[in-house]
Amino acid sequence: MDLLADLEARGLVHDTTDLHALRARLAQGPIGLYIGFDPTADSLHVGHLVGQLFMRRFQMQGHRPFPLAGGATGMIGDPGGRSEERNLLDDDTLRHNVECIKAQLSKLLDFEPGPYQATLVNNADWTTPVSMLEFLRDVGKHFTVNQMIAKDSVRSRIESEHGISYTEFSYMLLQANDFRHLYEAHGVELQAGASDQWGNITAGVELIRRRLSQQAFAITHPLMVKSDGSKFGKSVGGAVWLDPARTSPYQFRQFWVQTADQMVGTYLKMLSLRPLDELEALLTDHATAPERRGAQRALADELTTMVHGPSAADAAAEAAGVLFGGDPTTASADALAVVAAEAPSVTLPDDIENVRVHEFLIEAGVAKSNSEVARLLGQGAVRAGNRVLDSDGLLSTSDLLNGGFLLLRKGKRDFVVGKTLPTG
RNA sequence: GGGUCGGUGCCCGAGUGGCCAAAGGGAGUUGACUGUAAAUCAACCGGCGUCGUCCUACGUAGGUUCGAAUCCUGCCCGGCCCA
Repeated sequence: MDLLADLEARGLVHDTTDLHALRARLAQGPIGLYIGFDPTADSLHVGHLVGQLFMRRFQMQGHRPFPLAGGATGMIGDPGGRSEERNLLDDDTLRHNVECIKAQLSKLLDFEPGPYQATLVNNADWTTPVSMLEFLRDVGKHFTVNQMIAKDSVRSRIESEHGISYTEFSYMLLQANDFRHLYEAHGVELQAGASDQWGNITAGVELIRRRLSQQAFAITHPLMVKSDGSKFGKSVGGAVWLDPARTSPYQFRQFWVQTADQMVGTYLKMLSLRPLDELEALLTDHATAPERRGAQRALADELTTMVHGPSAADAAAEAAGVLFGGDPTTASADALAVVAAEAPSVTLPDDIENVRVHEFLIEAGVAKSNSEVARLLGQGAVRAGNRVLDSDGLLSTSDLLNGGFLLLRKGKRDFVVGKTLPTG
C-alpha cells in the first residue's frame, strides 16, 4: 500500500489536484511539503494535530516537511470558515504566539539533520520585506478578481451580512505567494491542509504554474468534527490545547478517553501513526466490548505520549486509573498523591471544618463563578469523598481521606484533589 | 450623499412604555439511565461570599417619563434601494 492509498484508507484525503500525477511524483522520490498554522493563539489545540501528523506520515516515508508558522498571514486573518472579520492581533502578541507555536510544531516532527529533516519556516521572513507595489506586480497580477470571488471562502463572506474587508480578501494571495516562495527556495512541491484551505492552496498551485511554469500539488484532509458535526476540540472550559500549562496532560488524555464510540474509529485512523491493520484489530475488539473503551484508551495513550512524552502520559494514565478504576475514596495516600500531581488540585487551609467549597472549585477551573458553584450545589453535583454537599457547600474535617487529602468531585467526571500544605 | 430596514444574552431569534434578567430554539452545565460512550427524559442556564424593591445588560451618547429593550435626538455599524 503506497502512502496515498494509506491516507485514503484512513479517511485523510478530502481532495487532491491531479491524483495520478501526484502518485507518480511521489513514486519518483522524496518531495517537500508544507502546511501552514496561523498564530491566532499562543498554543495549538487538538484540531491542529491532524495536520501535524499528516506531515509526519509523509516524513515517515522519507519526505521533507516544512511546518509553517504564519507570522505574516496571522496579521491578516483567513476569511474562510467564519462569518465576520477577525480581530487583528498586535505585533507583540503575534511574535509571542509564533514563538510558542514553533516550539509545539517542533515536537511532532523529526528535526534531526538528515535527508528528510523537517524545517520550520515563518512566512513573515519573506513577506515583510516585499513592498506593496512589488507584491501587486509579482503576485496580484497573476490573479483575476473573478476567480478570487468565486472561491467558496470568499463568496460566502460576500454573501454574508457583514461582508469581507479588502484585507481579508487579500489573504489567499499571501498564502499563494508562500507556496511559490517555498517552491523556489526549498523545492516544496506539495501543500497540504484542512479542506477549508482548498481555495487558498489551489491559488498557490496556479501562481506556481503561471509564474514559474511548474507543476505543484495540493492535497487536503477533512476537518475533524464531533459526532454531531460541530467543531472539534472543545471540552470543559474551552479548547483542548497542546500547551500543558493550558491543558494538563491528564486533562488532555481524559479528552480522548471520553471520545464517543461512534467517533473513535474515525479519530484513530486519522490520528494514530500505527499501521492500519493494527487499528482494524483494535476496532474489532472494541466493537465486541465497547464498555472496555480499549480503542479510546489506545488513542489517548498514543496521543498523550506524542504530545507530552511517555512519563507524563504514564502519570496521567495512573491518575485516571485511581479516579475511575473503582472507589477513589479508598485509594492509598500514595495513589492520591499521584492524582494530586496530575489532576486539577488546590491547596487547603489547615482547618477545613465549615469552609465553603466554592473557591476550591473555581481555583481548580471546574467552575467559573460562585453563582455557578451555587447552582451545582443546588443540583447535588458536588461531592466531597462520597458525600453529596448540600446547598451551603460547607466542608467537614471528616471528609478528609488518607494522608489528609480531600477528593472533590463535580458531576461524574471532574475531580479536584485538595491537599494540605506539607508543613500544616 | 439620499431613502429605507435593522443592530437584543455564548449563537440564532421574539419582544414595540410597567407583568423583562427579557419568549422560543441551539450550544453549555447538572441529574436519572449507562460503560469515564451514545440516545432519551428532566432541571438549570448574566453577576455578586450581602441573593436583594441589588448590580450589570437589549449598538453608542444624551433626552422625555413616576417608569424605557420599547418613545425622541445625535453618533457608530450593517443590509437593501436610489444617486
